[in-house]
Amino acid sequence: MSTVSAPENYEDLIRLIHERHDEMSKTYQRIAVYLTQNPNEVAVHSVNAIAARCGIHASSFVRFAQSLGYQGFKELQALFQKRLATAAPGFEARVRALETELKVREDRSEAGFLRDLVVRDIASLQDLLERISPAEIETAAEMIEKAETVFLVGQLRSAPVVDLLRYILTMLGKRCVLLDPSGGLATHMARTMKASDVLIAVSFRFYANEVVNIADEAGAAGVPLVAITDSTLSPLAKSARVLFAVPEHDYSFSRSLAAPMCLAQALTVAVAARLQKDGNSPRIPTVTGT
Amino acid sequence: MSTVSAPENYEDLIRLIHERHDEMSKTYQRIAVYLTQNPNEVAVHSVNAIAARCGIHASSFVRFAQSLGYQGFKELQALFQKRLATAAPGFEARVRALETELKVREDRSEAGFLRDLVVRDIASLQDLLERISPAEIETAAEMIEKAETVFLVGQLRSAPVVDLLRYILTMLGKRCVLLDPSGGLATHMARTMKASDVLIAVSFRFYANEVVNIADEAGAAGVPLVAITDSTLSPLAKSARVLFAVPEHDYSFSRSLAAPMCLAQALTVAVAARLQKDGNSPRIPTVTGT
DNA sequence: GCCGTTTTGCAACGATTGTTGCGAAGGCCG
DNA sequence: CGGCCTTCGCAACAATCGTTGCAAAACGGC
Repeated sequence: MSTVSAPENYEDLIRLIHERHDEMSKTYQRIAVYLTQNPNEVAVHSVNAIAARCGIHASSFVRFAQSLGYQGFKELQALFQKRLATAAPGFEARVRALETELKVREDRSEAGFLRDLVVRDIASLQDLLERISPAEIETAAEMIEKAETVFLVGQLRSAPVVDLLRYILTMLGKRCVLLDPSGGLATHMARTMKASDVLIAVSFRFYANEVVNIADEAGAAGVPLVAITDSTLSPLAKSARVLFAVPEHDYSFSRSLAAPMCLAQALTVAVAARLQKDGNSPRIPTVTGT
Repeated sequence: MSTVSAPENYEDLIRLIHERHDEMSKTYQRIAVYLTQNPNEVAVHSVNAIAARCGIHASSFVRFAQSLGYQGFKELQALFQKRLATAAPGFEARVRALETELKVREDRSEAGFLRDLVVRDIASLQDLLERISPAEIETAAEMIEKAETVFLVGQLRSAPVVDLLRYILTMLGKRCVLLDPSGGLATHMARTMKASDVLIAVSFRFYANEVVNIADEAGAAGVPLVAITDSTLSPLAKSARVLFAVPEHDYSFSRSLAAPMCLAQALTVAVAARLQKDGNSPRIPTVTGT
């Protein structure tokens, strides 16, 4: 390691970390990511605390700092601390804004849509928490766990939700079949469902015909149905064994998917817990992203 | 000193210090002034360092804290640290704050995973708000608006995000091509991209090879790239014209998609606003769900 | 599949930090 | 002016923290 380096300010340090990132070892890369992503935590806590939080030994942090030209981790940490103390002029104001609990501000047009969307999504999530009972999740999870095959339907705006469900459930070792409209076979594939399977249908206004039909047929055929929709008055309601009515909040032209996505994850976590408890699944409990 | 006090958050502490200020001894008053006027320094440095800077012995600081009901100075300092951690990019502390804020009952096992997931998602969203600047969104939106065709890549866990993007952008009248791995043609289709198009790549650890390769090739071929990923250290970073680094936070085996999904929506809203302003799109501005 | 290299975790060391007992300095009232 | 009480600094203690040497493990090349 060329000891000529050792940046003396935060920005240069971050830049150096980015440069060297690719040629670092796996653990060092994780450290690099943590440092860049949690600069405040780094400034405030001790090496041991930080290391424990990433599941890496403290000594690796020290060596990481040394490989960058510092004498120890303390020296590197000092840069993070100086950054906080010397933070931009807007910083103190932001702190105070948060302290006074003022989440929504006036910068409507300037700060742009993002703030509005975030606020909306948060509201959706809080709403979700109040409307969904753990018992329902447990019931649905049990159905999914016991199912031979999990069938999934959801079109257009609901597609991302079923996509996520399919991904995680598959990783958990459940057999999943996506009733994809693009092949044109969805309805016919749906007719192959049996009572020992389970159907998860996701649909919001205006409820896609195909999804509603599949749900109805499933109900008639005795296939258990878990429905994620927007109202207890939804056309999915009558056939559903478990019905999740998640709140819907519009913003300009699109609706929030935060609540249904979160609910979907909650479902998968519940299923995973059951699988693990029953020792049914020898699969890795850690699903990795992409 | 009534030991019934000992505030548990920064604001209450400052309030208490102000209340007691007048009846304090001279040195304690100087301490009080320093603490309230240099909260950042207090959070970062050691007692000795702080004490030295005011010309007061460290033990006085300890006793000061004890007179307020704490066991030692460390305990008081922790409040200053939490304040910094919750003020700026800092996820962990925010989760802790939210957990107590969202009136967490004992129902750990009962209320189940849902509450934890909601808390995590909300924290992710708040984090998102602080990390993404409106300017970046505008830049990306402009790229998307001007693009002849929008190409989309994202696999596994990222698939829901690109799914959503494809859906809304298509509804807005943009021509979208999804580089879907299931056909096996993704890489080859990617080679048909031109500089007048735009590529939106979504990928998180561990970055799928195919996505990274496509992004790299696009960068080399001069195709503008908008990347949604988890770190500025991501392999997508070097080719990206706009890079959205949204934080990633684990919960048991799955990571939150709340932030990327919200960001995706924000992007589409920004694009929609541009299309409408320029009168480029005669399409209905109201996308309906399903 | 083996061996040399790198990488990583563990344990012990030294250094630093936070805390406390004690005594001196300073202020207040008699 | 003197005695008592509060207040403060010093120095020693215990705990924690950062660092490093060493050995095991993982990795890569042959």
